[in-house]
Amino acid sequence: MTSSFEGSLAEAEAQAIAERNLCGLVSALSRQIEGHVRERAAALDLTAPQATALRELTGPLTMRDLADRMGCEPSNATFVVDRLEEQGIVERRPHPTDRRAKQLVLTPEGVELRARLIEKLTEGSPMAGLTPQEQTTLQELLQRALH
Amino acid sequence: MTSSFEGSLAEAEAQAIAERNLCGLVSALSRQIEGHVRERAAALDLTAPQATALRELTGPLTMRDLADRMGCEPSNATFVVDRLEEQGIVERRPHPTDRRAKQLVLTPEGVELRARLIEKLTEGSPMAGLTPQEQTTLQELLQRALH
DNA sequence: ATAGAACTATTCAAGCTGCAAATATAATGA
DNA sequence: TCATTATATTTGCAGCTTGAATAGTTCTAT
Repeated sequence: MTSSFEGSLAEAEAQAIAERNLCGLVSALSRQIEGHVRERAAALDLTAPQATALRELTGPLTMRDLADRMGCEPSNATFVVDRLEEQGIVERRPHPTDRRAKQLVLTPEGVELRARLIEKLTEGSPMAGLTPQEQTTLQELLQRALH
Repeated sequence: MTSSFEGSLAEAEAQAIAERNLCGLVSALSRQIEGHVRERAAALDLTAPQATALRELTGPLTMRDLADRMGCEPSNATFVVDRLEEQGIVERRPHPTDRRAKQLVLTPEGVELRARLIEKLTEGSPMAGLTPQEQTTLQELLQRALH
């Protein structure tokens, strides 16, 4: 015999398992995406975080802007930009109106490297298995799940 | 005037942006999930990876099994289990049939801590904003996107 | 039986990440 | 104005992660 307490407990447990499956899938897919970036970036002698930063460097950005786009802490952006700057890919300039901030600008080498990176990242996407319709659905669901 | 080189570059850029939206959403959601785990685990003096490992330690596992479940390299599992063992949460025992392998077993403290962890992780899930129907759809899409 | 291939776990080096503290600058309000 | 508060960046620290190298063990095909 099953009490209503046990019934709802089993229900909650099943719900928890479903939840974990879903979170686990998101994490697994995220790892797969990062693996894809890592692989493509390695061909250009970049690490995955460096490639992510370079990808986001469309126009002049502050460190904070870059951190926001990368989804990481500003201190982390400092670390990654240090490496990119050592490689002559990006330059830290004083911000024209805010003396606290830096303005990140790609060097000519950086512009050229970024073009090659975008090309590499575009070919053979991790989402290739989904139709455009499915991609749209997935995008909507993910956006709703995000806060 | 626009050269064909610049034209295809802009095309690749547009394609990359669409891709990034989807991949970026997956990554952002994954970070949100990890943040949720980190927050709940901190209340039990555990880091997020330690909590993930403890969550997966249902029955006796080998290091390899745990690494697979955590979605990380075995060397990483070694690192995390070292910490859990130092805290008296898990024990490494010789595997009964394979002398290469270790058998991970929770201590009584580990069993108790794991129960509290599961409880904390279950309440207030990151996926709360989605209906069960939507969760099912999302799960199917994620599984299709994985490999 | 045994040599070679494959597997398990570990160590190490290098790099990534978040958090807290410190510094410098900007914005706000009495 | 001037004190307070908020923001931008950096530094130090502790912990995480991967990939290569290593040692011991098991498997497999002779």
